[in-house]
Amino acid sequence: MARTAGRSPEETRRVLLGAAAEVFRDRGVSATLADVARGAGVSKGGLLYHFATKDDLVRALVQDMLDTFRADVTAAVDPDDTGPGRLTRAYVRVSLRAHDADEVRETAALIAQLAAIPEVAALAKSDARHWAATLAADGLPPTVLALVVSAADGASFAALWGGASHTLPAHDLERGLLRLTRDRDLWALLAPSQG
Amino acid sequence: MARTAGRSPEETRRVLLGAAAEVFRDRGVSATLADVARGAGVSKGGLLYHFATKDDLVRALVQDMLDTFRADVTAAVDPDDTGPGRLTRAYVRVSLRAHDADEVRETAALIAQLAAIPEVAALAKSDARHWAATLAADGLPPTVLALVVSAADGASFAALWGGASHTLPAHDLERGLLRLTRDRDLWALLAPSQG
DNA sequence: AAAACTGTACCGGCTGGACGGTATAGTTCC
DNA sequence: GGAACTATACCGTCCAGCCGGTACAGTTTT
Repeated sequence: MARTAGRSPEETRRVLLGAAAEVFRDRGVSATLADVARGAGVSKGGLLYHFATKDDLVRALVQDMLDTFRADVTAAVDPDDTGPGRLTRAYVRVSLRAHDADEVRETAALIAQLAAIPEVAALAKSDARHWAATLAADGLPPTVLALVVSAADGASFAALWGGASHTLPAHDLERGLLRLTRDRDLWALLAPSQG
Repeated sequence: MARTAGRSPEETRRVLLGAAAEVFRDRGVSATLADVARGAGVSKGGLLYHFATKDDLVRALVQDMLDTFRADVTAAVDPDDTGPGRLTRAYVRVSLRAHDADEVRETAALIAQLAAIPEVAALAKSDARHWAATLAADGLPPTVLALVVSAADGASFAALWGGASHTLPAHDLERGLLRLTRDRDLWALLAPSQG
């Protein structure tokens, strides 16, 4: 009974975060520390060794999810894609791909649940601001950008309560959004100056 | 100590739901029944007379919000608008108008928080399915519909953590979305058969 | 018409259990 | 030897739900 067979502290931390994500997603944030610990195959004491407080755990979890999403998007940027909107396209791809993979769905559900915790809300808000600034520099017209990003966000969130809320396959929606980021005829038709 | 001066039970129920919405929005679902009761100017016992259980209260609240949103959309349908997409346009208007008015924002925050409660998730899911079916019969091409509705949902949700996540004013986004529901040139450019 | 009764709408104190956190003693790996 | 745990016991707090009452509005009885 000690350091669980050859697992590094860093690994344990990650296992704990993973278990927290799963347990909180399934049973809500009100789930017990004991539950999380059990889910990770770690004792409650062990959990509290790594995260001194439940708030600590929650904060770390949210930060980790935010970071993971950002890293995913950065990694999803197509190196051959040099036109305006390349980051936005990566954002769309990750959002809708993850939507299928139940990945950002967890993030969404959790962040939403946790938005009530002021400190967590602050984290998310600062992250959102950062995204807004980054995406604004991506070369798309503001209307197009807002439309595409809102739709990507909305599609991710739909999974939260709808499952398959709209009957259109995510893949088709993704194609439509990507086309919106590329087709300048569409941009023109959406420009505010238009009728 | 009796029936609070001239207030009907129905009124009390509504006051309680209103207080629950406010308190849960501000302090999360983990807020106390006593807090909700205090917010409504009712004793905890009185609250529990109307809603036998905290889950009961939550369920009733979510259902009420869902119903309210649906009623708002129905009421927002423009009688002079007879073209395809008229319901979708009402949906967009309510979503983004409420987004300004912090109205659907509450709904979103709450439903999101409550999505972890299976029974509530079921309510929301069934509601989402109903919306999908209703909107599908609105006469818009599937891709356009999915894009517009996703964007409207996403914009509502953005308020959850971002506040003003994208710098575009909601009004401009609304105009873009409404144009998308009307302009057949845009439909053509977004049609799946296209490049 | 007044007394007796009944049901509804509430009040507010209480409690039992759950949960976060602490403490401590022991164990195993680096 | 110290970091990284396990296991267990315990404490204090907080809160949902229960319960015994109370006040009023009707309804029925006399």
